[in-house]
Amino acid sequence: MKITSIKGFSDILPEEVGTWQQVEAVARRVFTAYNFAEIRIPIVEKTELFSRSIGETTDIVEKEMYTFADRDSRSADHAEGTKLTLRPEGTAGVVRAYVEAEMYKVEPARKLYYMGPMFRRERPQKGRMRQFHQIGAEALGRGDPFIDAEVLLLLNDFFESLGLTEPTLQLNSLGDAECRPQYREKLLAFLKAREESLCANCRRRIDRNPLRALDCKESGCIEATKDAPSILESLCVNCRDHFGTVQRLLRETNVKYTLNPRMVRGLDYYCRTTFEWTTAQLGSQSAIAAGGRYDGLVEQLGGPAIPGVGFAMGVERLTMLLKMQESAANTGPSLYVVWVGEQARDWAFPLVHRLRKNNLNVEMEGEARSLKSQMRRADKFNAVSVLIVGDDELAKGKALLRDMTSKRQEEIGLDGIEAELLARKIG
RNA sequence: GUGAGUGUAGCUCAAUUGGUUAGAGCACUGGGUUGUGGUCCCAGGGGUUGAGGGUUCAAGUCCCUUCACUCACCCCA
Repeated sequence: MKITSIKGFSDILPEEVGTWQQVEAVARRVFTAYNFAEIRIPIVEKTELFSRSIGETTDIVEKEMYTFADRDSRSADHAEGTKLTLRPEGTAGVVRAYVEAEMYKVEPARKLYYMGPMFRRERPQKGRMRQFHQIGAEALGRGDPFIDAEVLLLLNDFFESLGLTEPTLQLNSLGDAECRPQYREKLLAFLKAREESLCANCRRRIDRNPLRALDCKESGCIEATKDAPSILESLCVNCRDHFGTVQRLLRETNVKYTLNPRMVRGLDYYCRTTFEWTTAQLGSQSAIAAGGRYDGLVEQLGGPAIPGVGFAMGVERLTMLLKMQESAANTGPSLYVVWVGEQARDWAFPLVHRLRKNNLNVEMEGEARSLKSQMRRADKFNAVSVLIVGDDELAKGKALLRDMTSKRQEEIGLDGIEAELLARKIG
């Protein structure tokens, strides 16, 4: 019985790793330009961190977390200890680290980014894995609308740098502690008046999180909430000013967006500006980046009252988009050394080693193959050039160097061949 | 968690109402007058038909069970 990987956990095979590295490299470059610094945090945290920050009634906390009991180190009988969870998202951990290291004491304003695996126990489908990867950023310590716009511009630059022009930005404001409760009451009253036409799911959570009903895809709920009060019309003065500035900055920098007052984020900690980049090309898992402002979160996790705004991107979804528009130009070895006869083989092996030590991508066969066979393989592996060495060449003191694209081939002296090959900067 | 669909060679797929030794293309390996790639020609290797059970003279094909994968709902990055 062969052992397989577990459901929803997949290998990223060498053929696709190039795309991943491209995404990561562009992300690092753009983050650095915006003065974000990388932070690396644990993959496992205490369960309480997530239940407190993400929200007890969210699907993530209610049924999607990988949670287990650690062993109690103080007792010898392996009694159950602290409950731990594989992180389902990155923001909670970053904020925890920010508070734990007391970063705010030196300077509250910190811009951080992270990348790595996250875990949610959902039914896998296209663009949705149980282990998936996010690249995210958090700007802590700033409540001004300019940082909201900065984060949105960063994302916009990132997509442009990757050559992704199709994804579109949806924008909303959820209000703050002053105006959201009022809106909530207004919406709740509206929903209660037509509760019987809502789906079971929405009725269940109408008191805990009435905003979700706006987001529901059930036709009954869509119909019932058609004339529901809009959050954007219920914002308090401060929130309206804040959101107005964010939009002005986007217009002035030519970032296209559409307002979506029904967009509700899945995590409880969001307030004010929220946003989501979606694509039509990935089926039903269409969000490739999403985030927003979370002004109460730092305090909620035991820190001082410090605002924050951030986002996360789904790397699997990004790489899927890239692969759809790319004709992968995979480059093979710079030099493929073809040998005929054992003498030539033993001469070539140390040469290959010395070239590799000089960072040249070089390949050669170990087993005897015909010249034709080796040439076929050099072609298959996409070698840029081929060095042919046989007993004849050894006797003459000259090898053949063939350029695989121009098909030109020339003799090259064996004396000082290593320096000669390196000087030519093959590949 | 719910629903639908699909499992035959590394990949994409064939195989008559159940009927000989399960085929093809691509890929792979070798060869095409002694040592030159992509095109072409020839040959070869590769399968417990996802797994287990049942019906039958006979199962890739019918029935049951099970597993895996896929997509959608849900949820979300």
